[in-house]
This record gives sequence, structure tokens and C-alpha cells, in this order.
Amino acid sequence: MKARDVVTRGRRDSIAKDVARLAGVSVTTVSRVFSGKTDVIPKNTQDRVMATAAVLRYRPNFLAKALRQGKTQTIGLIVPDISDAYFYQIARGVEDVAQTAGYTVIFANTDRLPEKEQACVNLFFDKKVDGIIFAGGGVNDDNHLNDHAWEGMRVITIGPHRLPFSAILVDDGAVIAAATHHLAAVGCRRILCLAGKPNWLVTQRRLVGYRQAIADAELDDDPALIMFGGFSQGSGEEVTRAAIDRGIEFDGIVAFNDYAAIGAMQVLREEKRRIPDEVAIVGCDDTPLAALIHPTLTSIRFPQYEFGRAAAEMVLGQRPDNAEPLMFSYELIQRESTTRLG
Amino acid sequence: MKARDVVTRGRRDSIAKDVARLAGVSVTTVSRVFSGKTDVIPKNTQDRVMATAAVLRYRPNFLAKALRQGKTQTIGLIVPDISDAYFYQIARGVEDVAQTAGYTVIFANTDRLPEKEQACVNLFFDKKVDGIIFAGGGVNDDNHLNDHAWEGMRVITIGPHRLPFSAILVDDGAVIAAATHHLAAVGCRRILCLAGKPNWLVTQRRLVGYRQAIADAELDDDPALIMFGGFSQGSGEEVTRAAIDRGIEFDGIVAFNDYAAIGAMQVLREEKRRIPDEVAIVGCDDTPLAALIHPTLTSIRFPQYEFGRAAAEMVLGQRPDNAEPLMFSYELIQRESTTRLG
DNA sequence: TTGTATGCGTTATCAT
DNA sequence: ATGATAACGCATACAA
Repeated sequence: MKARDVVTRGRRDSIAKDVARLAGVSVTTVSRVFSGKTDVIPKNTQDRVMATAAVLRYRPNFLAKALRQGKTQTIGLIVPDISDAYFYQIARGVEDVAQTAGYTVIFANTDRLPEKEQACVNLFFDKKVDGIIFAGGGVNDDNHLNDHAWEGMRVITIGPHRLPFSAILVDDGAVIAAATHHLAAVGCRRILCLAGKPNWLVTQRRLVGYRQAIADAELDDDPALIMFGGFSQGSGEEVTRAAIDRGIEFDGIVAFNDYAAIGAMQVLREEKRRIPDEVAIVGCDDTPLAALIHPTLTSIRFPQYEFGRAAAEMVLGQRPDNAEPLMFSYELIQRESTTRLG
Repeated sequence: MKARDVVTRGRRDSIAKDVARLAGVSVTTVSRVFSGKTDVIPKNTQDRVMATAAVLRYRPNFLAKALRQGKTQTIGLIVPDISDAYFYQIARGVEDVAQTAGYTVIFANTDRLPEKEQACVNLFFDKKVDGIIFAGGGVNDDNHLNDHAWEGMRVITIGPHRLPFSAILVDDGAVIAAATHHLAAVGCRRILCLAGKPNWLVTQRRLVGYRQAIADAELDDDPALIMFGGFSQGSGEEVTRAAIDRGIEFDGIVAFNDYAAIGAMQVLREEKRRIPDEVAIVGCDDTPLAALIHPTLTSIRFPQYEFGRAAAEMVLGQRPDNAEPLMFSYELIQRESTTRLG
């Protein structure tokens, strides 16, 4: 059988009391040594405690400590989908900071479903996390979150939300305005907009930028050019196909996310429409895919990893979390999908 | 008196005692109702308790319960890097199962560094996780893990390890043998092998398959064709570049990971060597990139998401974890990088 | 400088 | 069918 089945005899972990007895001190002293309240304890007492603790392989019980202190050294991370490049980079940033600080990260996927969001928040509260990082923009109807009793919980949102918490943001309107202007600059007049779902806040904010740019650049302002959908490749395909089927004409595409852009590229390829000459296209997030797909995809880059780091630092109190949002910048990375030769 | 009984201005969470008093029962009864030990409790008592609990917004304290029962409803997930497609798919599988069961997943990135691996394991033990899922193969010198006192901890490994625990595996030798034979079938004679680091167990197992296939297919058996490196795109580039600089000739590449394969493709492009006509190439993991890069990359597909689900189910006891490893199958997905026309 | 006693909120044991 | 009470392992106020 397996090694762990063999030693069934009751070898429980040793506890502070054991160390105390063997070292000839009280549990209080052990506690003090392990809590770093070492300023009042003589060096040799410390050493004796640590030595016997090592012998007994003593490790303080986090649960007991947490129950007593009301702090779990745990950060809760809520993402729509850890498989999405935008979010796994955030996750990596959060965990790097947490690990360095001796904290632990619990994460959960919501698929942007209100039921799951609510369930995750409840679970994280029940588990007494020290802070929650809510990644991914919110939705219009966010009563499932607004009804929650948030007091006492430190929350950081990444992306637009209507919750009264510290936020990490980019200027979503400006982002899409920049992308749209870029398409205009390479000669596009009718720009198909692959937006997210209509009730997503990020969709609403970005649409403002799209419309603004359309007006500024005096491009065709046709409501039919705005297509609502999800942030998956499949959704991008579906929506692009629908636009074509409806006979909507377009010579450029701005997608609010790279996966949707890639779906669109797939359909254009099937339809034998040349990129970028017949249709130029720009995505968002600058996922690793953007630089590898053919043709390579122009995209807006955000520092997702830094979002994650910053959020974790705010939770840990290593960085001030002010009332005003922490704004990050963006960068348009031009690639083949918008580079028209001659 | 105890701040507990006084309603200090701060709205603390309500606890079992509050519910008990208001419902006119004892905490024991409240506990029983919330623990589902409802068979001895009359329906109307149950209802009364649940009703007052709802009024007080009572939620049982996980920490106290965990301290008492020694179970945290938490799964620890250890991955080399959550940003790697192989691992974020596993992570998604683990979390889906966990979330459904009301469990929580804590994760940590190790970058395959022994120090980090050890630190994570220690931290997870300290946090009293109910089980650890160790994803990503182990290394030769794994004393940092073998020295650990594992008794009482349920551990599932995904990928080759030398730890005495339930394992989820594919036949690594067969995988690479299949890839190598595929290259042979399209006409390759000198196959460059982009292996991982020499001390990785997965590297060793897969090299057996490579050598076997080389022998079986009577291909050039040149030790110089075996290049050791990491599983990143950068490493793939570096190693391929080195092979070319050393004047090593090859007409095929088998990479033990897609990222390395993509790095190789990058270098081949710079060197103007046509894929697949001059060099055919096959990767491993069938990451989303494989189907999108140009030319599309032949790769071996594993059911990573199912690895994650299965591992979580084993930890939760929903699936038997036998002494013998749980073997999963693989599938070679042929794409342009090995499809020679004519 | 060190120790004693109590509480954190729950579950389990033993009564009734 | 229900309750009183003792753990779970630690941190802290208060003593000494």
C-alpha cells in the first residue's frame, strides 16, 4: 500500500504546548517567539524554544491563529475564467505578491454569471479572506453584489464596477477610441464593432469611445455596425458571421477582446476576405495569441500582470488604496492585421 | 462583560449563540441544524432555527468549524506556472469540481523551483488543506519533497513523480514515440529533439520514447540531436538557434511542449527554412496556440481539463484513488507543420 | 522577563 | 429531542 497508510498510529502534529513543556517555558513564551514579539525575550530563551520546536517539527496552526486574530493571510481572487489570458496573467501577478508575503490565494471562476459571483463572494466571506480581488468588469444589474454586506471587507476591483471600492482601471473609452482612430488612419470607413454583452459595464464604457471616435473621424455612423456578443472565439465567429449574413458592409473591425477578434479572423478567412486589405482588424488585451496568429493581430496592450500585483499590494497594505481609482496606461501594438502596404 | 453580548456599535457577524438565544434553543441545536444532523430534530424546530438565522444573517464560521473538525474544505493546487496553457486548463478543471462541492482552491506557482515547491507544500500543510494536487512532473533530486512528512495528507500528482501517491499520468514514452514515428512517416530522418531540462522526470521518460522510435524506424541516431532546455518559447528559440549554430543538421523537430515548438518555429522563420518541407515539427500539449499559429502546429493533445477534474474528484473522495496510476490517453492532432504536400 | 487564565465559534460527548 | 460543557490551538490582558 501507500506510505501514508502505513503510519496510521496517532502521530498528530505537535503543538505549542508540547514545545513549551519540552523547552521548560509556557505556551505564551512559545507564542511570543513565533509571533516575532521577540523584543522582550532574551536571545537564549528564543534559541531554546526554536531548537525544541525544530526537534518536534512544530508548526503553528494557522486555523487557531486565524480564529483568534480574525485574519487568515488569504486573498480571494474572483475571475470570470482562469483560462482567459487576460485573467491568468492577473492571477500570476496576485499570487507572486501573495507568495512573497506568505499569503495564500484562493480563486474562483464565475463565467460572469451572477449566481456564481454571489456564491463566490459568500464563500470567500465565510472563509474569512483578508481581502477580495474582483477581476473583470461588472454588469448593469449588480444587485446580487450591492445587496451584500461588505463592511469590514477590503475589496479591490479590476475593471469597471459600480461597487464603492478601490478600483484598478484603464480609460476604456480612450482605449477603444484609440483603436478606432487607428483603423480610420489606415483608411477604414465602416468599422464593425464587436462589443461584449450589452449589460457589461466595460461594453458601455468602451462604446462611448467607439462612438466618439466615429464622430470625430467622421466615419459611417451606422447602429447596425455594433454587434453585441461574448468574449470567446466562438462568439466572435458567430457575431461576424451574423453581420455578413445580414449584408452589413464593413472594412474594419474593432473587437473589445482578442478572442473575439480571432473568431472574426477565422470567419473572414473562410469568406476569403483579405486581412488587412479588405478588412483591417484590431483586438484588445494583447494576449500571447495576437503575436502568433496569421496574420498577426494589432491589439491594445494592458499591463495585466501589474494589475494583479497592484491589487494584491493594495490588499496587503503595501500600496495605498485611495478613494480614486488607480489608472493604468495602455498601448496600441500595431501588427499585420492593420498594416496595409502601399 | 464580553463584547460578545453587548451590541457594540460595530455590527459584527452574528454567531450560533445569537441564533440560539433568539430561537429559544441551545447552540447545540443550531449546530445540529446547520450540520444537517437533522434526523433527530423536529421539523418545526428546524424551521424556527433557520428562520431566525436568516433574520440575523447568520453564517457558520468556517475557521471555528475547521479548527474543531480538522477539515478546511480546501484543496491546494501547486503548478509551475498558472500562465501556461497546460496548467490553467488543469486549474479550471480542479476549480469547477471544487466549486460545485462547496470547496475552495488555493493555488501557488513554483516555476519548478525546489525552494518554491517546498515552501508551497509547507504553507499548504500549515493551512491544513484537505488535499494537495501537485501538477507538473517532478525532478530527479526531489529530496526537498521526500523529506517531508506526508502522513495524513491526501496528495494527487499529475505527471511523473517519485512520490508514493496517487498519480494521474499519460504514457510519456508512447506519446513521444508516436510523435517521432509521425515525423518519420512524413519523411524525416534526422529529428531534433527539444527536451526539457535533463533532471526533469518527464524529460527522462519521454526521451526513452524518442530513442525507441529512432531505433524502431531506423533513423539517424545522433546524440547531438538531443537538446535540453526549458518549456518556454524563449528556451525553444535559444536551443534551436544553438543547434543551427553548431551546424547540426535536421529535417524534423519533436518538441516536448508547444511553447518550445513555437520558439523553434520562430527561429526557422528567421532562418528562412520552410515548414514543413524543409523541417517538419510537432509539439506537445495542443495549447490553443497550436491551431492558430502559422503554419498551424501538429501537436499531441492531452485532456488537461479532465486531469484537473479527476484529481479534484480524487481529493474529494468522489473517485477512487487507487494505488495504480490513473492513465489518460493522448491524441496526435495533425496540422500544417507536418503536412507535406506532394 | 515570564506565566495564568480566558476567549475565538464551532462540534462532540455525555447527560437528561 | 435537547442541553451543558469540554475541547480544537492559539493570542492576549493581566498578574507576578
